[in-house]
Amino acid sequence: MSCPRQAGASVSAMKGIRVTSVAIKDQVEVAVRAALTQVLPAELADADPVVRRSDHADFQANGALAVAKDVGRSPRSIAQDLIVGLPRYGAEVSGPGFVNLTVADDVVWRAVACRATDDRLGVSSPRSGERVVVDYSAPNVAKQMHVGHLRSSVIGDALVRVFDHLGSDVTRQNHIGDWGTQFGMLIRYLDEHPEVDWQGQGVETMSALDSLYKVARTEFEADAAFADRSRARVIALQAGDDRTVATWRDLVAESEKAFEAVYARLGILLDDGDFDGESRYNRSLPGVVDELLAAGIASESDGAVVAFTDDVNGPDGAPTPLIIRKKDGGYGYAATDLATIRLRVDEYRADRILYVVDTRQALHFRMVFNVARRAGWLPVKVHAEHVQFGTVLGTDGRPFKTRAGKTVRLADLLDDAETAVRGILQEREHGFTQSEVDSVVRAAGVAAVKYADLNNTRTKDYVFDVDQMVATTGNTGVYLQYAHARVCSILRRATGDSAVAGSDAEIRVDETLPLHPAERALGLILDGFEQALRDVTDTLEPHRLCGYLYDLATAFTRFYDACPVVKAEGATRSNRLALCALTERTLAVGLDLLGIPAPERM
RNA sequence: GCGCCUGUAGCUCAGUGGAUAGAGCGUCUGCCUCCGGAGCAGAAGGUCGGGGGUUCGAAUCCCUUCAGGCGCACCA
Repeated sequence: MSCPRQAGASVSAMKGIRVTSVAIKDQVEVAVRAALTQVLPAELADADPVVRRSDHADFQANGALAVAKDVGRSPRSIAQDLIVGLPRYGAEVSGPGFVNLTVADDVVWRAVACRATDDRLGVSSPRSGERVVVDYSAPNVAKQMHVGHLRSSVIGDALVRVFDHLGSDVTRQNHIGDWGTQFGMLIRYLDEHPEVDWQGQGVETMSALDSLYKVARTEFEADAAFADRSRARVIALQAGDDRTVATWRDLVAESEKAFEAVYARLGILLDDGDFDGESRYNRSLPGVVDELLAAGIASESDGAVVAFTDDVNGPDGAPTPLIIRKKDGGYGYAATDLATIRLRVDEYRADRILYVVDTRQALHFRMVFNVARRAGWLPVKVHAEHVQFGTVLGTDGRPFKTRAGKTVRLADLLDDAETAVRGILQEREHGFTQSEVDSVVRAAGVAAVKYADLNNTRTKDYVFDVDQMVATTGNTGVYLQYAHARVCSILRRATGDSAVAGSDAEIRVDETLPLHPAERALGLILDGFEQALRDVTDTLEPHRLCGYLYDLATAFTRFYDACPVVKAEGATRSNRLALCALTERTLAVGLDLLGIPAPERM
């Protein structure tokens, strides 16, 4: 058996990057491109063959239609000539000049065999050599993670995983809010109320801190003297006063512990090595201001240091400034955002910086990137992108809040999803022990919440509807987990193994066997895995991968409905087992790249 | 006022120049001697917000208009 990747078949992909590919679609594209050069005059020979999946055949090539005008011939006659050069693809002209292409059965089987026996399922590393910094999650010290942190954490993590899988060198950065005037207030309050016991209470620590914050805030607003004492504490903190800094460190450490617990539960990769708090940039902020002033990019206005950007105006028609230093001398977050860009470009050597942040900050990032470009901190070859996402809404269509109008904690969201999953599980027959039930509930709860978030166009708002997201039918994370568990069940039955993952069940594919239509459909979808991952990095839309996995799961259910596996015999059986094994791994890897676990039983 | 995002089946949403616009939920009809029915096969349901334009071809690109959401000086 010869696999295209081992054989080194090379096709040119987008933007002139050379890649090797197992993908049937790439092979077809190479063939059509070659046929086109035979048909077209030399100056048009590199025309795009426009190869797409088709409802009328395995693929269709629309290139003849696209170039007809330039060649001065009818698209049909070009297509007629084109099919002469494509004898292996059962090429037929259809309609105004479409060329329908059918792949030979052995080509599909070979692709299945190559992927099933490859550690990476035939997925190449087209992004190797690229350095990507992803800024996401960004909770605030002394406050609990809430629904507002969900999308950034979940989307950012999925992007990190997919970029990494395609070969990018990814740096995760969790830009936590660990600095600012609110800490003076909080520290002062703790000073004055030594009786308050908040540390070392596990999950309760954060809720204790959260309410402390609110009490302190109330006092800050009501009591001018306390406000003054708090401001003194801010100055002490900035000056590095030992006792103040010690309390601040405690606050940060306890908060980070709590964040990590949430990440562990949600299956987010972020850990203690990824914290990149605002405090880290504190010392470089005066330099940011000085350089911008010296360069004439920033100027003083109403006592603040600001920079203006063309085309950004307020309601009164006056230009809107980016506020870099406030008139009280404090720094706005524009200053830290600018400082992070310098670090990420100069030290991390980023080629691409992704900010996974709420869509409401679009204007802010537009101005920050603009200023950074003008200051020379963000070279043109470095791409900085605001990966914006919409708001999580409640079932009333308003931004998601509790009935009392308070923000919803992330932990409560997961609890709700788990409760709903548990309810569904109770209604079904299953032979699970209590601890198995618990583990299924945890996996499915995470899948429900994360998949619901990832599975729609990123920039749109979406409604957080627990009943819909834990549904076991339709395009949900739970359904995909079930489909995966189902494949595992078939593999267990066939091989007699109790476990599926890591089993070395031999993959044997007889490429001479005829393909059942359901096998063909499944094989071709399996072949598109890498393309789905590329779609994610090209569009920064993880829902492309969700859609792919759902298509894969439905193709698989059709396949096993039509094609007996365990009961089949001989080569038919082993070929079908190879399809099952490849489907199992593709679903598991795909879900993992979304940050969703894939249990073998559920 | 300006800017950004969104408008596709009853509902929730895919579809960033190709043939008859697709899924799921819900509704209706079949299929359990069959590897887990959390399934499969089929039916019904659409002026792709409206109007112009570009193109051999537009849900997709451009212009315009309507509707909704969000943002536009010191909170991050």
